[in-house]
Amino acid sequence: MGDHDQDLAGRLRQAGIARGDLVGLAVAPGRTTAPVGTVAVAVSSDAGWIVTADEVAAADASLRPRWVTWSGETAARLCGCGVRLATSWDIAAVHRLLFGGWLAGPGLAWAAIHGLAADGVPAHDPGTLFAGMPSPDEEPVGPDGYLRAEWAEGGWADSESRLVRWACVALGMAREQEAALGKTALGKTAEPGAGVRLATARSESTAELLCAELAADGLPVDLEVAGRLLTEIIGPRPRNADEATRIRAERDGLVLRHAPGGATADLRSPVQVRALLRSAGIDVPDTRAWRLEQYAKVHPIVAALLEWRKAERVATTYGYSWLDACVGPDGRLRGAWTGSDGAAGRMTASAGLHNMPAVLRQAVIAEDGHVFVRADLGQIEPRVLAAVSGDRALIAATEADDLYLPVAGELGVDRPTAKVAMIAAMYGQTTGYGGQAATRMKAAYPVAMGYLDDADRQARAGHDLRTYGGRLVRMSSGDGEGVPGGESRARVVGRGRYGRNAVIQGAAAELFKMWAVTVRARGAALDARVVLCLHDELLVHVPERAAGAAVRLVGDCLAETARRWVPGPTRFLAEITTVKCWADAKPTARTGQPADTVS
DNA sequence: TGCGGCTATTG
DNA sequence: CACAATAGCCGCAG
Repeated sequence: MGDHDQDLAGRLRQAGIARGDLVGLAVAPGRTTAPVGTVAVAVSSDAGWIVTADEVAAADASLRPRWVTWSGETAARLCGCGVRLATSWDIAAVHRLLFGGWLAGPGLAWAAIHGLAADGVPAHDPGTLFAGMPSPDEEPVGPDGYLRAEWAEGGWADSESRLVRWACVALGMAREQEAALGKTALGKTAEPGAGVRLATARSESTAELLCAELAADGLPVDLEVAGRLLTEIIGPRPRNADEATRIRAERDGLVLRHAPGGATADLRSPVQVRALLRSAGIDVPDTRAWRLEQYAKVHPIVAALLEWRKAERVATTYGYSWLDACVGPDGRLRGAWTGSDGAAGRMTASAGLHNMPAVLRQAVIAEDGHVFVRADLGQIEPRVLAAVSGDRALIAATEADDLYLPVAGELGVDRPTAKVAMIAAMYGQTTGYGGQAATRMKAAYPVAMGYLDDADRQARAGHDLRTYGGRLVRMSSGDGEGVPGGESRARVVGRGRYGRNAVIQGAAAELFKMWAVTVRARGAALDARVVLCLHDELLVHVPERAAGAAVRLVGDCLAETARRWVPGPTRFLAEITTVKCWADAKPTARTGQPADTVS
C-alpha cells in the first residue's frame, strides 16, 4: 500500500509526532459508535483534524503517541465505542496530582495551571437558561484569561471546528501541566525529583484508562454460586413482599427468642438494642461487635445478635437486590471506578467491589478456559516508607522477606511489638503499645521517623503536603485552620495523623497504580486483563494456557515499576498465585508451597 | 428530604 | 481500638 501518508499515524508522523509524544484528543458525547465528526486530534496549538474513533485506535496501535484526554469521561466514551488506548495524559488526573482536591473540570484545571483564582472560574448565568444556550464564542479563552463557561461546560461539542479547537486547547494544557510538574517544589524531606513526578503523572493518567475498562468489563461472578451462597446465609430469594417480610421476621426471631420476659426491640436501632441488652443484664456504652464479643458467653442473646448482624449485612447490602443491580446477565459485577480519590489518591470502587464480605468471594470465579492470577504486595506500607524517606537502615530491612524480623532485631523486641510500633508510627496510634518501642524506633530509623514526624507537624499546622510522586494533599481547605486557639486539640491531633498517613498511603497508591498500568500494558499480548484493583492486590483474568507466563509477567512488572519509581535498593515483593476462584487465593498463599515472589 | 451517627465490610 | 474507603438504616431537624 502506498497510501500510508493518508492514515492518521502517517499524518501524525508527518507533523513530527513520534512514539510517546503528546497528541490532543477531544471526543464528543452522546454516541455509542463514532463516525466522522465526533473525534478530533490535535498536533499543535492550532493544527488538528476530525477523525474516526477507529482511526485513533489504528494510530494508537502503530504509532502509540500519548493521547491527551480531558478526563476519565473521554476514556469511558472511547471504551463505549470499542477503542482502548495504550497510554494517556489525563488533564483532570494531573490536575488532581498537582493541586489536590476532587474537582478537576476544564475550567478549574485551566485556571489552576495559569495561576488564576479558583473562585473566579466563570459559570453560566442560570438566568440565561430560559433564553437557551448562548452559542459559544469562537475563542475559548475570555478576556479575563479564564476558559469561557460556554466552552468549559460542553459548548465545544457543537461543531467540528470547535471540537478540533478543544483538542488543541487540551494539548496546550497538557504541555503546561508537564512543565509545571518539572518545577513544583514543596516540602523539605526527600524532595521527590521531577522524573518521578512526571512518571507518576503518566501512570495516574493511564490509570484513568484502566478505570474505564474495569467499569466496562466488570469482575467475573458465577451467578449460580452467588445465589447458592445467599440462600445459605439469608434464605431463598423471596418471591414477593410478604415473603420478604416473613423471612426478615424469622431472622429477627432467632435473636428475640433469647430476650428476657419476651421483650422486643427493633434490632436495626442501636438505641433499642442497647436497651434490650440492658434488660438481659448487659450494660454497654455502644453495641459495636468488638465490644459485644466480650459478652458472648454471658448471655445467649449476644451471640445470636452478632450472628444476626452478619446475615443482616448480607441481606441489606450484598443480597439478591445487589446481584440484580450490579451483576449483568453476562456474569460480570460492575461498579464505578475512580482513579484517585480521598485523602491520598487511592482508587475507589462502588458496587461492593472493594468491601465484598470474604465469604462471597467464593462466587468470584474465572470464566471457562480462564484463571485468575492474583498478586498481593507484601508489607507495602513500611517498604514504601523506606523508599520515600530514603532511610538507609529501613531500606536494608526491606531485604528480608519479612521486614518485621530485622526491625524486631534492631529494636530488641519481639516481632508483634515491632509490627505494632511500625504501624503506630505510620498511622499515628498513641495507645496500646509501649512508648519504649517508639523511642527505639526513632533511634534505629531516624530518617524514616523524621519523615513521618515532619508530615505530622506540617499537617497539624495546616500546611499542605506533597507525596513522593508529587500529589498535593490539601490541609488548608479544612475549617478552623490558622486559628490555634479556636481549634480543639483532638482535631489538631487527628489532622496530624491524617497527614502522617497520607504521605505513606498516597505513595503506596502511586506505586500500585504504576504497577497496575504496567501489567495492563504488558498483559495485553497474553490476553491478560486486570479485572480488580484492591489497594495492594491485583486480580488478572487470563486464558488458562497463558497462566504461567502471566505469573512471570506480573512479577516482572513489579520489578520494572520499582526500578522506575525509586532509585534506591528498596525491595518490594508480591505473592503471586494462580487460582480458579478468588476465595482460593488466600489459603493457597498461606499454607501452600512458597508463592512466586519477586524482588 | 437531608444529614450526622452508628454499624459493618474491605485493604 | 490507629489510617483509608463504600454503604445501609435510624433518628432528628427543617
